[in-house]
Amino acid sequence: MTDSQNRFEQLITRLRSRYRLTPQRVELIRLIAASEGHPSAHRLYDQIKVQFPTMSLATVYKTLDLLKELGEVLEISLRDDSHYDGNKPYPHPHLICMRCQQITDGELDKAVEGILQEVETSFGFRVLKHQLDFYGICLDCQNKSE
Amino acid sequence: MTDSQNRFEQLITRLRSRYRLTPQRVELIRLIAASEGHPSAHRLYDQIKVQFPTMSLATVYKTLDLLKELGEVLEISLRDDSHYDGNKPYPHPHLICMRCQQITDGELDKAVEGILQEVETSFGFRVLKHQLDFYGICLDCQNKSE
DNA sequence: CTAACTGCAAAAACTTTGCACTTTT
DNA sequence: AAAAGTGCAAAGTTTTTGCAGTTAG
Repeated sequence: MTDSQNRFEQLITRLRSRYRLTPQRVELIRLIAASEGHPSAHRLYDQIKVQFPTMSLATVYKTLDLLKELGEVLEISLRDDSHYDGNKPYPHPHLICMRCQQITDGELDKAVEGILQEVETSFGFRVLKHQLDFYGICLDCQNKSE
Repeated sequence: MTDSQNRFEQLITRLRSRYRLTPQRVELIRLIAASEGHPSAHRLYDQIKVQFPTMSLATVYKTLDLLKELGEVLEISLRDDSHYDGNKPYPHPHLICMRCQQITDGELDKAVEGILQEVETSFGFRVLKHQLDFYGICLDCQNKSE
């Protein structure tokens, strides 16, 4: 069983007890568990419409709100819109390619831990969450432009 | 002469040659040079309206766009709106208090330098800019709630 | 004087809300 | 059957755009 299938089952299980599993909801969960990237609400909407042509953006937002409240989805607020991560629903750095727009995770646990520590000790600031975004050109796009 | 006056003079000097110094523009520059915090477009608008009741939000945005293009203002895109820093117009970390909403600068040059280095070497990602936001409770608010 | 800027109104884009209808359980 | 969810339309926000009128240099 793939990671994405595992995550899907996990999310379904966690919702089942308290919330209704409508087909639209299940499909959104499937997509966000399967997504490697970090889709926007509109992207999810477009994808769900393939199977459920009546799907509305409002429902996408409502479902994402639910998943956010449950702590199962991380919202990444960017300048123009938000993107969502259903696999790592806790703050972590993102590398955002300004050419291909792809958003990838930055695995920088040690460095992030260190900087969080420093914010707490140097400023006495109690950090509850963070958003660390690095904008630039990803390796693929660098190679393509050669 | 205070820092804020210096910055004001600096901005005025840099604009003078190529752009027109309208009273509205001068007042926005004065405010953004004087501001300790990181005002939003709407906050600047409200402040400028005290002296220039006809000021429009459109003009605020146009002037901020100009200053951004010139590299004299840093835009900090948050979930609900953008805030602007006219004193340190280059990327740097921000501590955002979730109680009093104040945004302060995080002086973390060493740590930021290190993490940028790691993004470049570990992922081959060429960083062009970044936005590092830490959300939590500032020292003042922690003390108040005791 | 004229190129640049202002300010109004309209529009664009994202997100939220209200409510009647439908569906899950 | 009842509670919960969907989907439409309307509205709320922030930001952008177009254009006629005004003004700095």
